[in-house]
Amino acid sequence: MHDHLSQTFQALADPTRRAILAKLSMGEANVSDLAKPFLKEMSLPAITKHLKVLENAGLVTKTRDAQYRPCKLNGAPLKDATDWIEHYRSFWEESLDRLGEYLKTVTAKEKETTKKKKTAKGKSHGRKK
Amino acid sequence: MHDHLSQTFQALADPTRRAILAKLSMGEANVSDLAKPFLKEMSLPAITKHLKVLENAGLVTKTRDAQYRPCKLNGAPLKDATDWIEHYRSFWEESLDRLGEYLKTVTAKEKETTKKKKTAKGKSHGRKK
DNA sequence: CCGATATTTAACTAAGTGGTTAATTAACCA
DNA sequence: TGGTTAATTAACCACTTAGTTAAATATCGG
Repeated sequence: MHDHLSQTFQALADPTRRAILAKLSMGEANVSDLAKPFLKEMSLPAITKHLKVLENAGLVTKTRDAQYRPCKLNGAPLKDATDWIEHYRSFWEESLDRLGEYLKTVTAKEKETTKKKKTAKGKSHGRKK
Repeated sequence: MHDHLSQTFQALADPTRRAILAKLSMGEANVSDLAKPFLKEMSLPAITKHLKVLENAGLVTKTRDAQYRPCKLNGAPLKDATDWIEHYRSFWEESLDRLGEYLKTVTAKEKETTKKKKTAKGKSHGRKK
Protein backbone atom coordinates (compact mmCIF):
# COMPACT_ATOMS: atom_id res chain seq x y z
CA MET A 1 0.00 0.00 0.00
CA HIS A 2 2.94 2.24 0.70
CA ASP A 3 4.66 1.73 -2.57
CA HIS A 4 4.10 4.05 -5.42
CA LEU A 5 2.83 1.47 -7.90
CA SER A 6 0.23 0.10 -5.51
CA GLN A 7 -0.97 3.61 -4.81
CA THR A 8 -1.35 4.29 -8.52
CA PHE A 9 -3.28 1.10 -9.21
CA GLN A 10 -5.39 1.69 -6.13
CA ALA A 11 -6.27 5.18 -7.37
CA LEU A 12 -7.30 3.75 -10.72
CA ALA A 13 -9.45 1.04 -9.15
CA ASP A 14 -12.54 3.22 -8.99
CA PRO A 15 -14.80 4.26 -11.88
CA THR A 16 -15.49 7.70 -10.43
CA ARG A 17 -11.79 8.46 -10.17
CA ARG A 18 -11.15 7.20 -13.69
CA ALA A 19 -13.97 9.40 -14.94
CA ILE A 20 -12.39 12.37 -13.17
CA LEU A 21 -9.11 11.66 -14.91
CA ALA A 22 -10.94 11.33 -18.22
CA LYS A 23 -12.49 14.74 -17.70
CA LEU A 24 -9.15 16.23 -16.72
CA SER A 25 -7.61 14.82 -19.87
CA MET A 26 -9.74 17.32 -21.76
CA GLY A 27 -8.28 20.21 -19.83
CA GLU A 28 -7.98 21.83 -16.45
CA ALA A 29 -11.10 21.95 -14.32
CA ASN A 30 -11.93 23.07 -10.81
CA VAL A 31 -13.56 20.85 -8.21
CA SER A 32 -17.19 21.74 -8.81
CA ASP A 33 -16.77 21.31 -12.56
CA LEU A 34 -15.36 17.87 -11.94
CA ALA A 35 -18.09 17.08 -9.47
CA LYS A 36 -21.01 18.13 -11.66
CA PRO A 37 -21.49 14.82 -13.51
CA PHE A 38 -21.62 12.92 -10.21
CA LEU A 39 -23.74 15.13 -7.99
CA LYS A 40 -26.80 12.98 -8.65
CA GLU A 41 -24.95 9.95 -7.36
CA MET A 42 -22.81 11.39 -4.59
CA SER A 43 -22.05 14.51 -2.62
CA LEU A 44 -19.37 17.12 -3.13
CA PRO A 45 -17.23 15.99 -0.17
CA ALA A 46 -17.13 12.55 -1.76
CA ILE A 47 -15.53 14.12 -4.81
CA THR A 48 -13.10 16.04 -2.63
CA LYS A 49 -12.04 12.71 -1.16
CA HIS A 50 -11.63 11.08 -4.54
CA LEU A 51 -9.51 14.01 -5.63
CA LYS A 52 -7.39 13.60 -2.52
CA VAL A 53 -6.73 9.98 -3.47
CA LEU A 54 -5.72 11.03 -6.97
CA GLU A 55 -3.57 13.82 -5.56
CA ASN A 56 -1.82 11.50 -3.13
CA ALA A 57 -1.12 9.14 -6.00
CA GLY A 58 0.43 12.04 -7.86
CA LEU A 59 -2.08 11.80 -10.68
CA VAL A 60 -3.67 15.18 -10.09
CA THR A 61 -2.19 18.52 -9.07
CA LYS A 62 -4.42 21.06 -7.43
CA THR A 63 -3.59 24.77 -7.60
CA ARG A 64 -5.34 27.84 -6.27
CA ASP A 65 -7.27 30.53 -8.07
CA ALA A 66 -9.40 32.61 -5.71
CA GLN A 67 -12.01 30.25 -4.24
CA TYR A 68 -11.41 27.81 -7.06
CA ARG A 69 -9.03 24.87 -7.10
CA PRO A 70 -8.07 24.23 -10.68
CA CYS A 71 -6.91 20.65 -11.09
CA LYS A 72 -4.70 19.28 -13.77
CA LEU A 73 -3.82 15.76 -14.72
CA ASN A 74 -0.30 14.54 -14.18
CA GLY A 75 0.37 11.39 -16.16
CA ALA A 76 3.80 10.54 -14.78
CA PRO A 77 2.63 7.77 -12.41
CA LEU A 78 0.78 6.14 -15.29
CA LYS A 79 4.07 5.50 -16.99
CA ASP A 80 5.23 3.21 -14.20
CA ALA A 81 1.87 1.46 -14.19
CA THR A 82 1.89 0.81 -17.91
CA ASP A 83 5.54 -0.22 -17.81
CA TRP A 84 4.70 -2.84 -15.23
CA ILE A 85 1.76 -4.19 -17.20
CA GLU A 86 3.68 -4.10 -20.46
CA HIS A 87 5.99 -6.72 -19.05
CA TYR A 88 3.09 -9.18 -19.36
CA ARG A 89 2.06 -8.31 -22.88
CA SER A 90 2.90 -11.78 -24.20
CA PHE A 91 0.21 -13.16 -21.92
CA TRP A 92 -2.59 -11.51 -23.78
CA GLU A 93 -1.09 -11.58 -27.24
CA GLU A 94 -0.87 -15.35 -27.50
CA SER A 95 2.76 -15.17 -28.49
CA LEU A 96 5.01 -18.07 -27.66
CA ASP A 97 6.70 -17.81 -24.31
CA ARG A 98 7.64 -20.32 -21.64
CA LEU A 99 4.01 -21.24 -21.24
CA GLY A 100 3.32 -20.67 -24.88
CA GLU A 101 2.78 -24.22 -25.94
CA TYR A 102 0.43 -24.98 -23.11
CA LEU A 103 -1.55 -21.80 -23.49
CA LYS A 104 -1.83 -22.22 -27.20
CA THR A 105 -3.25 -25.71 -26.86
CA VAL A 106 -5.82 -24.55 -24.36
CA THR A 107 -6.96 -21.53 -26.33
CA ALA A 108 -7.00 -23.49 -29.56
CA LYS A 109 -9.38 -25.99 -28.03
CA GLU A 110 -11.56 -23.23 -26.69
CA LYS A 111 -11.77 -21.52 -30.06
CA GLU A 112 -12.63 -24.77 -31.76
CA THR A 113 -15.59 -25.40 -29.52
CA THR A 114 -16.83 -21.86 -30.01
CA LYS A 115 -16.49 -22.19 -33.70
CA LYS A 116 -18.38 -25.45 -33.82
CA LYS A 117 -21.81 -23.98 -33.48
CA LYS A 118 -23.05 -20.44 -33.83
CA THR A 119 -25.48 -21.10 -30.99
CA ALA A 120 -22.63 -21.47 -28.52
CA LYS A 121 -22.64 -18.86 -25.81
CA GLY A 122 -19.07 -17.67 -26.12
CA LYS A 123 -17.47 -15.36 -23.65
CA SER A 124 -17.69 -17.35 -20.41
CA HIS A 125 -14.52 -18.83 -19.01
CA GLY A 126 -16.42 -20.93 -16.53
CA ARG A 127 -15.27 -18.91 -13.57
CA LYS A 128 -17.61 -18.28 -10.72
CA LYS A 129 -17.82 -15.27 -8.42
CA MET B 1 -16.19 -1.88 -7.64
CA HIS B 2 -18.24 -4.30 -9.67
CA ASP B 3 -16.81 -3.35 -13.00
CA HIS B 4 -14.15 -5.42 -14.60
CA LEU B 5 -11.54 -2.68 -14.93
CA SER B 6 -11.79 -1.62 -11.29
CA GLN B 7 -11.43 -5.23 -10.25
CA THR B 8 -8.30 -5.59 -12.35
CA PHE B 9 -6.66 -2.44 -11.01
CA GLN B 10 -7.67 -3.39 -7.49
CA ALA B 11 -6.03 -6.78 -7.91
CA LEU B 12 -2.83 -5.12 -9.10
CA ALA B 13 -2.79 -2.66 -6.21
CA ASP B 14 -0.87 -4.97 -3.89
CA PRO B 15 2.82 -5.86 -4.05
CA THR B 16 2.26 -9.44 -2.92
CA ARG B 17 -0.25 -10.05 -5.67
CA ARG B 18 2.00 -8.46 -8.27
CA ALA B 19 4.84 -10.67 -7.07
CA ILE B 20 2.59 -13.70 -7.44
CA LEU B 21 1.84 -12.69 -11.01
CA ALA B 22 5.55 -12.17 -11.63
CA LYS B 23 6.25 -15.67 -10.41
CA LEU B 24 3.44 -17.09 -12.51
CA SER B 25 4.85 -15.35 -15.56
CA MET B 26 7.76 -17.76 -15.29
CA GLY B 27 5.46 -20.76 -15.45
CA GLU B 28 2.71 -22.64 -13.73
CA ALA B 29 3.00 -23.07 -9.98
CA ASN B 30 0.86 -24.52 -7.25
CA VAL B 31 -0.23 -22.63 -4.16
CA SER B 32 2.56 -23.63 -1.80
CA ASP B 33 5.18 -22.88 -4.43
CA LEU B 34 3.72 -19.43 -4.85
CA ALA B 35 3.50 -18.97 -1.11
CA LYS B 36 7.07 -19.99 -0.35
CA PRO B 37 8.71 -16.57 -0.85
CA PHE B 38 6.18 -14.96 1.50
CA LEU B 39 5.89 -17.43 4.34
CA LYS B 40 8.27 -15.37 6.45
CA GLU B 41 6.00 -12.39 6.11
CA MET B 42 2.56 -13.95 6.07
CA SER B 43 0.65 -17.18 6.46
CA LEU B 44 -0.59 -19.60 3.84
CA PRO B 45 -4.25 -18.61 4.16
CA ALA B 46 -3.20 -15.05 3.38
CA ILE B 47 -1.82 -16.28 0.07
CA THR B 48 -4.98 -18.26 -0.58
CA LYS B 49 -6.89 -15.02 -0.20
CA HIS B 50 -4.59 -13.11 -2.51
CA LEU B 51 -5.00 -15.84 -5.08
CA LYS B 52 -8.75 -15.61 -4.72
CA VAL B 53 -8.57 -11.89 -5.52
CA LEU B 54 -6.46 -12.60 -8.58
CA GLU B 55 -8.82 -15.39 -9.60
CA ASN B 56 -11.89 -13.20 -9.24
CA ALA B 57 -10.19 -10.59 -11.37
CA GLY B 58 -9.64 -13.25 -14.01
CA LEU B 59 -5.85 -12.88 -13.80
CA VAL B 60 -5.20 -16.37 -12.49
CA THR B 61 -6.81 -19.70 -13.28
CA LYS B 62 -6.58 -22.49 -10.77
CA THR B 63 -6.83 -26.10 -11.85
CA ARG B 64 -6.64 -29.38 -9.94
CA ASP B 65 -3.94 -31.98 -9.82
CA ALA B 66 -4.33 -34.34 -6.88
CA GLN B 67 -3.84 -32.25 -3.73
CA TYR B 68 -2.17 -29.54 -5.72
CA ARG B 69 -3.77 -26.51 -7.32
CA PRO B 70 -1.64 -25.51 -10.27
CA CYS B 71 -2.18 -21.86 -11.11
CA LYS B 72 -1.57 -20.16 -14.38
CA LEU B 73 -1.49 -16.54 -15.34
CA ASN B 74 -4.17 -15.21 -17.63
CA GLY B 75 -3.18 -11.88 -19.11
CA ALA B 76 -6.45 -11.02 -20.82
CA PRO B 77 -7.65 -8.51 -18.18
CA LEU B 78 -4.31 -6.72 -18.42
CA LYS B 79 -5.10 -5.81 -21.98
CA ASP B 80 -8.10 -3.74 -20.93
CA ALA B 81 -6.07 -2.14 -18.17
CA THR B 82 -3.24 -1.15 -20.45
CA ASP B 83 -5.66 0.00 -23.14
CA TRP B 84 -7.24 2.36 -20.64
CA ILE B 85 -3.91 3.76 -19.47
CA GLU B 86 -2.59 4.05 -23.02
CA HIS B 87 -5.26 6.63 -23.69
CA TYR B 88 -3.29 8.97 -21.41
CA ARG B 89 0.14 8.39 -22.90
CA SER B 90 0.49 12.00 -24.03
CA PHE B 91 0.34 13.01 -20.37
CA TRP B 92 3.59 11.36 -19.43
CA GLU B 93 5.53 11.78 -22.63
CA GLU B 94 7.10 15.23 -22.78
CA SER B 95 5.89 16.06 -19.31
CA LEU B 96 8.64 18.49 -18.41
CA ASP B 97 7.28 21.01 -15.97
CA ARG B 98 8.93 24.07 -17.43
CA LEU B 99 7.46 23.34 -20.83
CA GLY B 100 4.06 22.64 -19.41
CA GLU B 101 2.47 25.93 -20.31
CA TYR B 102 3.83 25.84 -23.81
CA LEU B 103 2.65 22.30 -24.41
CA LYS B 104 -0.75 23.19 -23.09
CA THR B 105 -1.21 25.79 -25.80
CA VAL B 106 -0.09 23.24 -28.34
CA THR B 107 -2.66 20.71 -27.17
CA ALA B 108 -5.26 23.43 -26.82
CA LYS B 109 -5.67 23.77 -30.55
CA GLU B 110 -7.86 20.71 -30.68
CA LYS B 111 -9.76 21.49 -27.48
CA GLU B 112 -10.48 25.15 -27.85
CA THR B 113 -14.08 24.82 -26.71
CA THR B 114 -13.08 23.02 -23.53
CA LYS B 115 -10.74 25.77 -22.61
CA LYS B 116 -13.41 28.41 -23.09
CA LYS B 117 -15.66 26.59 -20.68
CA LYS B 118 -13.68 27.50 -17.61
CA THR B 119 -13.45 31.14 -18.64
CA ALA B 120 -17.16 31.31 -19.31
CA LYS B 121 -17.92 29.95 -15.86
CA GLY B 122 -15.87 32.57 -14.15
CA LYS B 123 -17.38 35.28 -16.28
CA SER B 124 -20.87 34.62 -15.09
CA HIS B 125 -19.99 36.56 -11.98
CA GLY B 126 -17.43 38.78 -13.49
CA ARG B 127 -14.65 37.09 -11.57
CA LYS B 128 -11.24 38.65 -11.82
CA LYS B 129 -7.79 37.62 -10.82
C1' DC C 1 -19.42 44.13 6.31
C1' DC C 2 -22.70 40.88 4.24
C1' DG C 3 -24.09 37.27 1.44
C1' DA C 4 -23.05 34.05 -2.00
C1' DT C 5 -19.93 30.66 -4.01
C1' DA C 6 -16.22 27.11 -3.76
C1' DT C 7 -14.11 23.86 -1.21
C1' DT C 8 -12.56 21.49 2.83
C1' DT C 9 -12.92 19.46 7.43
C1' DA C 10 -15.14 16.85 11.12
C1' DA C 11 -17.56 13.19 12.80
C1' DC C 12 -19.81 9.29 11.83
C1' DT C 13 -21.17 4.76 9.53
C1' DA C 14 -21.26 0.53 6.62
C1' DA C 15 -18.67 -2.31 4.09
C1' DG C 16 -14.29 -4.01 2.35
C1' DT C 17 -9.34 -5.50 2.97
C1' DG C 18 -5.53 -7.95 4.69
C1' DG C 19 -4.04 -10.37 8.08
C1' DT C 20 -4.29 -13.95 12.00
C1' DT C 21 -4.99 -18.91 14.25
C1' DA C 22 -7.45 -23.09 14.41
C1' DA C 23 -10.11 -26.43 12.25
C1' DT C 24 -11.44 -28.87 7.98
C1' DT C 25 -11.28 -31.13 3.54
C1' DA C 26 -8.93 -33.83 0.26
C1' DA C 27 -5.53 -36.69 -1.77
C1' DC C 28 -1.38 -39.20 -1.50
C1' DC C 29 1.60 -43.07 0.36
C1' DA C 30 3.54 -46.73 3.21
C1' DT D 1 -5.90 -47.61 7.88
C1' DG D 2 -3.47 -43.83 9.56
C1' DG D 3 -0.16 -40.19 8.92
C1' DT D 4 1.47 -36.50 6.02
C1' DT D 5 1.06 -32.92 2.76
C1' DA D 6 -1.77 -29.33 0.17
C1' DA D 7 -5.05 -26.13 0.39
C1' DT D 8 -9.32 -24.05 1.96
C1' DT D 9 -12.69 -22.46 5.32
C1' DA D 10 -14.26 -20.25 9.55
C1' DA D 11 -14.18 -16.93 12.85
C1' DC D 12 -12.15 -13.13 14.25
C1' DC D 13 -9.58 -8.49 14.34
C1' DA D 14 -7.50 -3.89 13.04
C1' DC D 15 -7.52 -0.78 9.59
C1' DT D 16 -9.07 1.45 5.37
C1' DT D 17 -12.46 3.04 2.14
C1' DA D 18 -16.32 5.31 0.32
C1' DG D 19 -19.93 7.48 1.43
C1' DT D 20 -23.00 10.63 4.45
C1' DT D 21 -24.53 15.33 6.80
C1' DA D 22 -23.32 19.42 9.00
C1' DA D 23 -20.16 22.89 10.06
C1' DA D 24 -16.07 25.58 8.91
C1' DT D 25 -12.96 28.23 5.91
C1' DA D 26 -11.87 31.31 2.30
C1' DT D 27 -12.64 34.46 -1.34
C1' DC D 28 -15.27 37.32 -4.21
C1' DG D 29 -18.66 41.11 -5.28
C1' DG D 30 -21.74 44.68 -4.04
